[in-house]
Amino acid sequence: MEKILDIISAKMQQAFADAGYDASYGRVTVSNRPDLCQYQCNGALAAAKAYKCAPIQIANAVAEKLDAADFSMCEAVMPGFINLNLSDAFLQSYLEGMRTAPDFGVEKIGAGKTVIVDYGGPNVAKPLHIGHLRSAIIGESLKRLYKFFGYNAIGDIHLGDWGLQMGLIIAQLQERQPELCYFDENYTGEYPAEPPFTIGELEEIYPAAAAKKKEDEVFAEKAHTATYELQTGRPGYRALWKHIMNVSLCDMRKIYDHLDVHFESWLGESDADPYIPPMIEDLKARGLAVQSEGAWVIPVAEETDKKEVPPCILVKSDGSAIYATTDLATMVQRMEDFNPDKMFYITDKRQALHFEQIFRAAKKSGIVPESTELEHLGFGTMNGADGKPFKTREGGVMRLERLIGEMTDFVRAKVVENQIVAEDEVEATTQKIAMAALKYGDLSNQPTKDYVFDMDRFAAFEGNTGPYILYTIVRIKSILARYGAWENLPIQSPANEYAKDLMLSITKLVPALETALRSSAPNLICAYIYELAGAVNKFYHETRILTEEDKSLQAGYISLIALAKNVLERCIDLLGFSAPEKM
RNA sequence: GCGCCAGUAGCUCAGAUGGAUAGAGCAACUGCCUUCUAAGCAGUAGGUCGGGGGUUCGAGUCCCUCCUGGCGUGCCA
Repeated sequence: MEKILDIISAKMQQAFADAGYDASYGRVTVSNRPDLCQYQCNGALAAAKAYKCAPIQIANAVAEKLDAADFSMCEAVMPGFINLNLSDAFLQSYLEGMRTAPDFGVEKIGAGKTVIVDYGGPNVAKPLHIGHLRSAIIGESLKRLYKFFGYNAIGDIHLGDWGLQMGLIIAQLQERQPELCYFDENYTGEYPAEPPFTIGELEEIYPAAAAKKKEDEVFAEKAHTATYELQTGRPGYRALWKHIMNVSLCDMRKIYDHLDVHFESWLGESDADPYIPPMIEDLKARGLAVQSEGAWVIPVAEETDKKEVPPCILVKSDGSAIYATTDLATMVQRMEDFNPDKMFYITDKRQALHFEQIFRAAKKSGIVPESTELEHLGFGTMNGADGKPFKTREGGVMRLERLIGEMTDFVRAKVVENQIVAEDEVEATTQKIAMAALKYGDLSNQPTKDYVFDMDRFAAFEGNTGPYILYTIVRIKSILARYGAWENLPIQSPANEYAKDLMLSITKLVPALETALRSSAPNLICAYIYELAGAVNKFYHETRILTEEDKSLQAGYISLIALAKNVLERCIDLLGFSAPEKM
């Protein structure tokens, strides 16, 4: 479906041309003065300079050329704005088009294109903590948005399962249980099927090892050696690694499921391992990789750089692979498997330089062709109410499970207190509201900025919150359930000002989603549905629907709120949560 | 040192290609539930958009400079 702004802009551009001015001045925007008009064109102001005359003169001339039948109002006002209102008939037919078209008439601009969304990025053997929350939530939302626009979007969790951290765990295990067969180089039997540790033990081992590495050089050396040996295929270490993976992933899947975050692909750094040797060999052969300070690197500095860009390190001095190596090899793998049009990485913004480096290396080496876009969305830190990185009251890192648990407890108390849902529905309702509070609280902020996560504020959910959106949807659902069959009622001409405002809000859906996609900003979806929910609640407040005696008028109300509900539900699905029937 | 990002109401945040009177929510105060869920709606109050220059008919938005904070800056991820 053609967008309203495009339709009006075309008319406006024609009017500019008819009046003897360049058509390009005829761009129309949504009004920033809704009290005056719905749409506006500021082109006359810009044109005034080029044509050396008063802007109002141009505005008047253009307004005269516009076909008054298309608008309920079109006028030129000082100093040279052209203000427009849509006619009711236009609004009605446009919304009816949205109602009947698949996905509200959105143009599937991603049809036939593949995008790989790399998000999540948890490290194996480390508990998920709040640092993983943003990547999961933002990544899931953007992936869903890509799918909505028709892209073949593949979410890849990209596990951290191959770096020094694995060597640290192996080294630490060896210190504790040197008698295990995994450490015996002469062992030739089958390795046990049962892991030699529990998830609880595993989670405790890594921090202990990381701390030890800092103060114990001998241990650090052992960890580096273990990393190297794991990567070069030492059987005992590979067997141990599999145990670590199994135990850790089992736990990890539970939490991502709970968050309603789903990955199409559960590959990790280790899966790129087979691609590393040929890639390095090729890069060396072509002279792209050079030796520097004992390591093999790809220089990626460019003359236009304002800062010093260090080379991309391919092989460390000790011969093992590093982050950049596996990331590049993963690109090789993805090009082979999917030949994607885009690879999109969602990580902490502190990794910005790393991605700049590997993107340059990938393009320079031809690992990724020019036609494949590479984008890194670096999100900001989640801070506590004190403005510093979020911690537990005890000062430790907050585990994701605990964060979700605390939010859920808070919401459950509210649900029980309100007594609107039956006892056996309390839990399911609580889960939905808690997810909405958590995700909307995060996604309503610009992803690139740091933000303050204030549990009390999010859980209070008054005002601009996820639960407010859910509540709005639930109110509509309640009416629709009492009304009966509503699915095929056509949209009618706006019955009052509140209906008209609501209709105007609905027309802004597709532009809002397109901007969100283009700028990788789910917060724009939040801003949109907050406005839409406000319009719904005003309409709801001012209009008695179920008691309306004029059945035809009532049917119009119903079809309008039903469309609003469908839009809202579709949007929250893009944000990664859903609404209950009651709350 | 150099680089990147940020600074908007007491607090948390919006402000697309420069446009008309800088917007919400929370907190404060005031109204509205015998009528579709008050997790709602309506209203009051709260601002030299970090400071200072500049470009422009017009700057929160663009340029310069300074201040403050965060982050990054070759073998962690």
